[in-house]
Amino acid sequence: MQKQTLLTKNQQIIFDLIDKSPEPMKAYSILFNVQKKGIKAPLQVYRALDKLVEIGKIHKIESRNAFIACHNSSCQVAKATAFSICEICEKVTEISSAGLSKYLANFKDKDGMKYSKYNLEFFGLCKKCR
Amino acid sequence: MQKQTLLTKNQQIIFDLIDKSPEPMKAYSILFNVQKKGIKAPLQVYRALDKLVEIGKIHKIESRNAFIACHNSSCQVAKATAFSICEICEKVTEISSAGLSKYLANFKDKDGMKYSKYNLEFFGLCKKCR
DNA sequence: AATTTATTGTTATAATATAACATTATGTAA
DNA sequence: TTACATAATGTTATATTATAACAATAAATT
Repeated sequence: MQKQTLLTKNQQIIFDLIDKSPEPMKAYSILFNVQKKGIKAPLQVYRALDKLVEIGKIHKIESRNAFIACHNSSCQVAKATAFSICEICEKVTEISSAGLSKYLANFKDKDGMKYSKYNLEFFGLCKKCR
Repeated sequence: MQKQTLLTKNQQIIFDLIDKSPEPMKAYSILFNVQKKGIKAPLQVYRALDKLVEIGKIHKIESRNAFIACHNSSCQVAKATAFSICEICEKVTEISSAGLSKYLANFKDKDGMKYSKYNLEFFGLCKKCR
């Protein structure tokens, strides 16, 4: 079996929903929204989410237990993600900054260790909420 | 009432436990460990954890739903945290790098927005696991 | 066609976290 | 020092997030 490029039915349904959403979606909210399409159980949602995260089509916002579609072609490979999160309206924006990703990918810890995989969440107030 | 500097009984019990632990601790593992000291309910644990996070004595490792004691005096104010996480043994190390924190505190997104609050988690293999 | 691998469906349950309410302790101010 | 306000605690119940285990189906590989 060659590496999956097309999404399966459940993955496609769930990706479409997340991709259309203006805000991060939580697993059980996703479940509620896809029940009419025949996806009835939490596990069906979590399995699709796991796969979509793995192939880089969506990202998990760890501090919110929620998922957003990737809008940055380079993360498909990198698993190196950065977001800004508004602490009032909870708006989440994926940050695509060559400078930032370069800095973080080249960062060395005290042992001289580098990390190609990371997740960064910035917190503050968005334009509207300031 | 002046700003709390000393920990309350429950906070102290739970902080001591986390501080002694060589690895991040999860809430229900904490609960199990402090039941002999009279802390019987999840909520008692979560309340102490919330407060300890708020005052910067511990940090939550978001990707693991676990808590570690702070070993970096500057985060008490900053809420600007960075960790490395070993994907095999799950060892977590808090990163204290003046360069990194300066870079992130000065980072500006596309709207020119700066963030004093952030959480960064690096993933890779620790020395032992490589 | 046989084999392997990925995906799906389903039920049950585990793990993580908060709501709501009553009580007790502690700090502040009249 | 009594009243008031605020913070912390105790308790029961419940909400939310996530996975285990097993059976069945579908798709790619040989």
